[in-house]
Amino acid sequence: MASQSKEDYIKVLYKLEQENNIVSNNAIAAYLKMKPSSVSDMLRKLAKENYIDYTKYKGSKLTKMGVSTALSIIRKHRLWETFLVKHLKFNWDQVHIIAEQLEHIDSDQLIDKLDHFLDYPKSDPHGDPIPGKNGEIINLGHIQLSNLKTLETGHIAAVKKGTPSFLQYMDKIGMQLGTKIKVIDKVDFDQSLEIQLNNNSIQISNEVAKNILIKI
Amino acid sequence: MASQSKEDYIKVLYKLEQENNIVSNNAIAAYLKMKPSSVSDMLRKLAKENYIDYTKYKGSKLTKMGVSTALSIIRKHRLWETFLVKHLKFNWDQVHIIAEQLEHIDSDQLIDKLDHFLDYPKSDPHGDPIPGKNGEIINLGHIQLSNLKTLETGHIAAVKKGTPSFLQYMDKIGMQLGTKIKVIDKVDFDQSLEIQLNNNSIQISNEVAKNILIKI
DNA sequence: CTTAATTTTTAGCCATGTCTAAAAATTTAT
DNA sequence: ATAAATTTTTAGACATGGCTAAAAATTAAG
Repeated sequence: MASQSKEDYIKVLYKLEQENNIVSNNAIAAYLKMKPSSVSDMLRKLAKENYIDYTKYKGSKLTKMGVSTALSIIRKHRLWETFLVKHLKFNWDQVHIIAEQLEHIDSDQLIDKLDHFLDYPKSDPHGDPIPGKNGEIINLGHIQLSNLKTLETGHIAAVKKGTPSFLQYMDKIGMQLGTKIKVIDKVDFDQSLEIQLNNNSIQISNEVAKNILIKI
Repeated sequence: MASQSKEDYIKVLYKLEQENNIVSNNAIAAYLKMKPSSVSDMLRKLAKENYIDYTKYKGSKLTKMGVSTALSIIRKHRLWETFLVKHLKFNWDQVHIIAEQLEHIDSDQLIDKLDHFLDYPKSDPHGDPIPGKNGEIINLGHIQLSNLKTLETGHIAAVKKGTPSFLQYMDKIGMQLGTKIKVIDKVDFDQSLEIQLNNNSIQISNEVAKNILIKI
């Protein structure tokens, strides 16, 4: 088992690889709020333990083993978030920090039983898919709300970056997972949208629309 | 918040104080499987942070703050054990190790909500009392089975030292929390007992009888 | 294509929490 | 009451995972 600290790096590596096949030390440092020198040190260790392929001055990329480690951490994180919201009645904007601690608990049996208890959920409270035991990850076919055409409808399926403040904003304007949305108009000038939800018509910025994922 | 390591020391201090008002470094070292020198170092730190009163060469004792820290860790440990057995369907001999990890998760809100979810349990799967939010601990009036008189009856209420192997032994002979027991005979020679449970009569050693706590 | 800016690495320091080996204090036994 | 045994402390080492400051490599700009 990798240390808590190493698990944090592996998780960030996975996240940043989604956007940028090869990940720079600087990006990791910024994300983890650490100094690049610390990142440099740690990457050398992760490379030695075969979690990443690392070329000095070039960047790093998770190995097969690194990816499967990352997926197992993400699986734990999302299962715990599901437990916290569904059973302990946390709001969806409160669970991330707690799940960041719980995800490091080391017991396969615990996760198996938690998964069973939760009845094998496929996605977490923010709509993100929960990787399976063997790392299988289901593509849920989500598209950004900003990509819907005028008059198209869909349902809110997930949130791209579920920061507490964004989730609180969603609560305020009445957006939940599952809420039906229709695009009434798209404003050319700033790409903001007029949408219909819960029988109201509201305006949202393009910024917001890009962060909401829709299932048609 | 104290580090994980410090929390482990505080927990052991609390445990050993039950038997021995003032706790020797050696006892701690033996319990934690560490060297006395390491214990010595750590106790100096705990004393500086006011968790213990520590007199060199004499031993240590938790301060008020130390006791309340210990009780909060024990509370978390026992609530998690309850969750693991009641909801995740772990057997009672499997939960200790996992709870030792979970007890270090730091979130008061999490514990409040877990407590609520579990419906405010008063004791854990081994019959040990669960300290309240403010450290109140209920005396459940348990006595050792070995102290029952011949022909007295009672119900199994708790296990004194719930090691996995002892709990497995109890499972094997059909002892659970709540099981009714009648003392049929006490053998003078070795203080072993003949007891009736589940309509069988069986023999148990004094060693075993001392480890089972009864509610009359 | 050479200089400037940026990124990455190295070198050396620090805190935490463990260890071994040896010294010091305390307790037990004769 | 002294010697022997035991317990505790100290001193110094090491691994982990951070940091700062400065050097080296890479990338961007003129």
